Amino acid sequence: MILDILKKNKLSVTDGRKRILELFLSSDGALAHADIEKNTGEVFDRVTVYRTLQTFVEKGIIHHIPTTDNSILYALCKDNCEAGHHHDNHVHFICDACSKTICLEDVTIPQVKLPIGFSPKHAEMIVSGVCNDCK
Amino acid sequence: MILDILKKNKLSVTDGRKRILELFLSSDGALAHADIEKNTGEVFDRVTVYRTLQTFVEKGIIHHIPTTDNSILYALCKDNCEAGHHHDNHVHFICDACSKTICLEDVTIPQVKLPIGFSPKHAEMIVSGVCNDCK
DNA sequence: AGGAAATTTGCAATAAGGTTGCAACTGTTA
DNA sequence: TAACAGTTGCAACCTTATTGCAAATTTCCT
Repeated sequence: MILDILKKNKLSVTDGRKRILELFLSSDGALAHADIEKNTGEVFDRVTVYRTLQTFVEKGIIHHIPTTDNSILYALCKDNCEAGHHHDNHVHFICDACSKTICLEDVTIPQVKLPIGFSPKHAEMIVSGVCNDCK
Repeated sequence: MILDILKKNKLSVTDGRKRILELFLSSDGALAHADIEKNTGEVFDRVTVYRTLQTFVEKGIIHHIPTTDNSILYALCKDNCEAGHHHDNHVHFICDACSKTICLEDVTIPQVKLPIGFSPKHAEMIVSGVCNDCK
């Protein structure tokens, strides 16, 4: 599984990449950069974490999720990952209780009618509230 | 106008606050923290800018806009401002050409149907593409 | 208007977050 | 397994953000 993803994207299989991918695969939500560093920082250098995440984003293995504060969230979304390319047209949910961020893969972002002169190309949507675990 | 806003929010009227509010009022889009600092940095201390923006957010004069990178965008939205309280339920548009961020006050965020167990409380939506100036 | 109280500002120091160059090391390929 | 390409760790550095405190400004009250 992990090897498949790396190989499919023509990336060398290294301990760091395996570890970080594993982290994403075993997590049910999005991960903040800080989380990832916390979980790998004792084994890998800060710089390696930065570069690994950057590589994964470039290859389309993970993607950014917009946030209101200045933190960066990354998520690996199962279907995109399987397909090897990104759709990224699903809604993200942030739970106010457990503060996890979850990809709602089945909820697609609705189209909106923009004022005249605006042409849309991409849309992001973040809904916050209470998730099904905390309910 | 500027004084009204400050007084309505029970804030002392200081040069820094006037200047930054003026910046927002005269700008047609959202401002990044860096923009604001660039436009006031020679007159006011960095720290003052941080604290002023923080105060404005707390008072509901300006609000954050989510971004995918780790920059922070602030916007003052006219209707909210006039009303003295935030609705914040409008779509934000980022132009790929001029990279301005614009509040589309007339475009409200549509409701989406979430999976069972999720209860929504707030939603954000960012659409990117080409704006009416660049078209 | 004048002065006390409260708030705000600037400075300095510090912390946190992110980037770069380079040498050493690991993974890949034939 | 040797050679090459790609990756990592280190150190240094830069940018961005936060805190405490004294000085300055604003507000409020008479």
